[in-house]
Amino acid sequence: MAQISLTFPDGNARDYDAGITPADVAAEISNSLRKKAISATVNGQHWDLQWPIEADSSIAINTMKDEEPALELIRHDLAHIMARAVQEIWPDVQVTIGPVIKDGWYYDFDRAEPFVPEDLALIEKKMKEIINKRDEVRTEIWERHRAIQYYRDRGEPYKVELIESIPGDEPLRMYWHGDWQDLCRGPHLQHTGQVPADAFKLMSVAGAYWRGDSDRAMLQRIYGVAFRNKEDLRAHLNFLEEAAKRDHRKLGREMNLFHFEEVAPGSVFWHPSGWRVFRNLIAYMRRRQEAAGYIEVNTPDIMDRTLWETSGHWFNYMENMFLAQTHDDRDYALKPMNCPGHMMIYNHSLRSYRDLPMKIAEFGKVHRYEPSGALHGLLRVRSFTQDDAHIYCTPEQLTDECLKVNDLILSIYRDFGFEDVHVKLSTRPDNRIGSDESWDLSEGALKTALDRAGMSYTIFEGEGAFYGPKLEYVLRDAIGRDWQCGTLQVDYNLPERFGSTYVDASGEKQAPVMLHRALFGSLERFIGILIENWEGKLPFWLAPRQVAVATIVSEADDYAAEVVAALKAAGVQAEFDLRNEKINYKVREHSVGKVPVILALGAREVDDKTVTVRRLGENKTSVTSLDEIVAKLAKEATPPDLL
RNA sequence: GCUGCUGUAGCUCAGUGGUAGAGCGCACCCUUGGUAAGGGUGAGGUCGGGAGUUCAAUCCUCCCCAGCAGCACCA
Repeated sequence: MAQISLTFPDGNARDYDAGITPADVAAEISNSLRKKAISATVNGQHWDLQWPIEADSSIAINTMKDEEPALELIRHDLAHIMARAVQEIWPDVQVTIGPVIKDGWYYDFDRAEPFVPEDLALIEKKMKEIINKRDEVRTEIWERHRAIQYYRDRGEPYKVELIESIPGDEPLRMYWHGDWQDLCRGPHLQHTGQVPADAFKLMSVAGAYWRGDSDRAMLQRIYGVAFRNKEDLRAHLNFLEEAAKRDHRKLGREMNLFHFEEVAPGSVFWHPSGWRVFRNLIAYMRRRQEAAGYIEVNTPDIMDRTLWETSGHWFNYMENMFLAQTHDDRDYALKPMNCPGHMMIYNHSLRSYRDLPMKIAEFGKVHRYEPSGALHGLLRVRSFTQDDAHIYCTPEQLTDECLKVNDLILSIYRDFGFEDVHVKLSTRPDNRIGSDESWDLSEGALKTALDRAGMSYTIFEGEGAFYGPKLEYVLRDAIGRDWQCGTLQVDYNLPERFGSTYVDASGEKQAPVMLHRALFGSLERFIGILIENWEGKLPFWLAPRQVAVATIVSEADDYAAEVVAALKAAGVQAEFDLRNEKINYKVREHSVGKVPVILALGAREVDDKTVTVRRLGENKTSVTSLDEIVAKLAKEATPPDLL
């Protein structure tokens, strides 16, 4: 028998018969390792203990201490165990696929009856029984026709389709958890008892399309989460609770920022406090853009069909557009994007190369008819305000301008406390306009700019806008969630469609290149993200209500007016609370409202011309003079770009 | 848009085939109280909209609208 050499993590190598399995290797090392082993890593590849090794390799035996393989196996085996449990309870259910995802797994089933939440407990119980049985996991390689026949006989058409769609002719791997069989790449654990029975939980059931295709059947998906031990599971459930506490829809109500109405689904009614945050953001961005050489304009919300035909939206974006009816016979549309309006401004004058780059900005409100199921608080709405700008430049200036936008975005995110930013580059989609050459140039410019800025990025093939490729800036919030905000897109097409030109140094007309960019993206969404990131406790300079001056006794009313006036004169949002309520009550109410500073005034403060300061989230107070606190809060109220 | 669930007072939610309840909030009264809910009284509801079944519908059925979770889509 041929010999092969296996090299262990410590560098030692040993010879074995070819075809030896990691299970045998582990058993030879020690009996306890044989029992503890969950899988192997062979030449960097995750390897089932049952799979033979035929050539010289590096090998490491994995146990539950090895986090990555352990979680992968636990979750993957649970997917199979759940599918088995479901079929044991309801034999008529058809199984489809069940992959591992972040924090857990899901499995998609086809069943006439919908699963109800109470079913989850039933399934969980059955799963625990299967785990306790410590059923052996085994694997075989089958010829494809045998596998197809097997699933045909069992009445599992989804599996048949799955196998038929696997390219090539290579045989397929089958796995058994006890008697229950599934088509699977593996690897898996040794037996079901290796899955920690107390570290998983079925979370929810929801619809999902077969193969992610909205034209195909709707299946029922059951989600589960799983970890190596129950402490990790508990930590994860705590994280979910923490995230729910930050829900901007709940905080928006508690802080009285905005609301929605049935008559305008997906459109925000901003209350005074919410609108103040909105105004703070616009004021900030306006200063930053003016400093960066942008000029601000404003363009119409409703424009004629012919404009949208020229821009391509009428044919490429119709599904998402609101049309406006009038008594005349013209077709109008509400703008879903600001670019065509800016084209009209650019084209209104003859432009010189000396005017370029020309940066036209607008806080434009756009309307998009989003699918009803997509709407989600402020994060996904049907009308929203973009901090939009279009940069017209020469092809030579393109990369430099991309870099400048990149720098500006990162600098602005830092001002809002977002340091962890990564970039997605989306390339040409199937549904697109423009030549392949112009797409080559656009995609190249974005890549070059990213490389020169030293940014790491992920490429998403075919996900660009119909007129050009795009960069999307994704920032990570305080509890590790990712949010997409800013975007930067290169566009050779719109200038061409609108016949835009500039006169070059030799008097010839040339076509400019255009950049679309938005840094907050949508003001609405950005505010939603800020609320969730800060759990409503916005930085002082952004907070809509900055100081509540609360009296303890009515003798302090006049002094409270004086304090509020002094704060307002210093540019601080102060309000008084003279109500006939106890200070406990006032503190509670303003804390729930996320007011960052409460100044309490009683007889002592009136006499001494002081205030007692209580900061949101702290339960200790401090006494300072009125002058001192006014100066201090005035400084805190200053936006970061003005410090 | 698709699957499932939900819609009762401003908010959070009970409840019933015979036209409704709690807590909070709101108004008024008492209370002037030192850092997360002081006490009392009272006013609020076409029970999401429309049709049907029924002697009778907030409750049962159907259609629509909106919201929630996931999918699909996306800033």
